Amino acid sequence: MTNTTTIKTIAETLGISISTVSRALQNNPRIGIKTRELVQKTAVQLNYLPNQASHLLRKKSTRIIGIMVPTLNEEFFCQIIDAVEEVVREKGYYLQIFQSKDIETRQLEGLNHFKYLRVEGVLVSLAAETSKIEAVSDLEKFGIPVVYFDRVPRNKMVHKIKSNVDLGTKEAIEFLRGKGVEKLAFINGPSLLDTSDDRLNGYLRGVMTYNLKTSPNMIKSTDLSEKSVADALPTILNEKPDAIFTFNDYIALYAMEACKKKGIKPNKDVLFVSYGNLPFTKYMDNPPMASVEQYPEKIGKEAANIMLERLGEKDTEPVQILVDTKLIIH
Amino acid sequence: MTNTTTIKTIAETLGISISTVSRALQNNPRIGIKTRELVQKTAVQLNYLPNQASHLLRKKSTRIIGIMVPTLNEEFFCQIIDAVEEVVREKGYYLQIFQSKDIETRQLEGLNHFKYLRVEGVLVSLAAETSKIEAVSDLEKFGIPVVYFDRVPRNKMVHKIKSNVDLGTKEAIEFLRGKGVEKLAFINGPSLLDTSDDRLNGYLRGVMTYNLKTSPNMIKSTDLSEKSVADALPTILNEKPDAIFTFNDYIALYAMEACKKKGIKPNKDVLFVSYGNLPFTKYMDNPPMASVEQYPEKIGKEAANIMLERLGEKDTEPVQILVDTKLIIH
DNA sequence: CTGTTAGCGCCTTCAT
DNA sequence: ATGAAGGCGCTAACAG
Repeated sequence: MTNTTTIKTIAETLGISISTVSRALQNNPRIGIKTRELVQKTAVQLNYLPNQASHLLRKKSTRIIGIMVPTLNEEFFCQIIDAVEEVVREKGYYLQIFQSKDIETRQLEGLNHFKYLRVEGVLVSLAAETSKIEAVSDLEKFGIPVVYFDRVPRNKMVHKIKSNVDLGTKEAIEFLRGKGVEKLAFINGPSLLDTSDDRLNGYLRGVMTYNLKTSPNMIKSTDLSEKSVADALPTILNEKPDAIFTFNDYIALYAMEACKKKGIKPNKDVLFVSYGNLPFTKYMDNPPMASVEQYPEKIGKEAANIMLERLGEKDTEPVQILVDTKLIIH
Repeated sequence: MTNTTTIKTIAETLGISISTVSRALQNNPRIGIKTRELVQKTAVQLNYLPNQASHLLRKKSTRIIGIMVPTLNEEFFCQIIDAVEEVVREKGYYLQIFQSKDIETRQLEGLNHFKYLRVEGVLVSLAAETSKIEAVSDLEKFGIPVVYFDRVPRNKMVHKIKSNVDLGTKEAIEFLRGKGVEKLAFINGPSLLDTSDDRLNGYLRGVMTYNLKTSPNMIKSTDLSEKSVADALPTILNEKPDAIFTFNDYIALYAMEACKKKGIKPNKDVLFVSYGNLPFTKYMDNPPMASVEQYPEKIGKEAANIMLERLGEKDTEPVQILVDTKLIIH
């Protein structure tokens, strides 16, 4: 480090004590206005940079919140990050972003880094692969509050925010029914995800309510990759469904692509409906016919607010917040 | 903070000195294997967490690299981040990500935060709004090496990596010519951006080389927003161009959308070609006809390598690296 | 093999 | 209004 200006440097060049410098830098009124200004001017001249390490060592607060997302390559998570940042920056917090890439070891590494950095709280959307949720909840043992969002753990009394997909799912199935759909397939995400459960349950409920036809071969789990979707598709198409409901827009696009390759026209031979309503689908000529909007900004905002609350108070009761969804027809 | 275990706590509960604990924790061979294991076991039991502040105060190295991007909502930058992370994590560095949202004050705030965090280096893709590049280059005064990527400053002897769009641009224009295009319009990014210059120069060169028709009304700058594109379009369309070349895929999509609203069929009445070749265009039925691939992973990798190099040596000569581009026909 | 000691840069009583 | 001194948690000589 070329720069080694400390308050001591300033004190020496000015021939005053370091405590005076320290106070002057903090605009402490007990310091004469002249010395105060002199000190501050000198600080700038010498490229003085407060040392967060020593500062932290005394004051304990880093004002950093860690946020763990599966990936930055999905607009959904970027929008959540934006919303969270918006809320916390007002309170003077910064975000440390980490992507798990859905790999448990990476997630763990990130959490350790968060601990080491002494982040004051952690927002987590679990890696699809997560087997031991304890690795995450352990943060609480270190006094670091954890708030889960979107990919939240099942059956756990923790603070979590996720979509209430029920309404959107219902609307989606009604929409399809209106289009004359009788046989409805479903391509889901990994069965480890709580959000996969929610979607599947809604799907099954809708199928029963409206007496739609389905079969085990029409319900497939995937790991969200394009390949796993392409692999699952033939079995589904064999059953000749009228429509396919998918875990998210990406899955729908993958499936639609695979259909095209087989000479099957998406949204004509087979209708598509999905979750997510990603912004770029707006610019597509043939996007999924409709998509369940999850309002990521709202999820991010809620998550951030709960985190700020937890940062303030000691023991807040675990809250589970559900953000309503709505079908958007394209 | 619930957790207040320090090496001192461990030392006291074990009745040994803190330096023994410190060494044991570092796997120092000078400590007996038995005490070493005992210490480590106790550390886990007490939820000991090394304090990075005090550690940093002594060791000086944070192993954090700051990366400033305009936005996370563009896949292009996410891909660069991924590549950078890939390279630096191997050397034990972590990334502190910050988005400027193309706002200069936010960019400045982020840089200050980087400084305060004592990041060891900063990778920057400038905010479109940037007027005073000094605010960025000043980091060097603090001994923090800066490497620019993609949105790099003009006329500056600094370390920078950007696309060499010339080849791709040439190919794009040849492609359009092959389609019978004679009149070619151009929707550019903000004129402050170096990358806008490059594109414009390539366009003008191509227009001259192949004797295409253009006019001032067919060349428009935008601030990359959908609105500014929509605003620029009528003037351009008035000139009845055969094709429109755009700064990036987003701009093309915005323009195509605006065309549709006017009853003009994109890629039929007016052809579109752009830069970026964003992954999701693959799933569109009617994307820009072709797009200049910029290989963001390569840009990220190069940027990361230069940063690592600068982190190692003292004074490296400013290097300007150009990453080749290539037209991808959709 | 283990303990003692002196800081890293800063803030903060307690004096003056 | 200013200075002196102690300590935050940890590491690294320097002693045993």
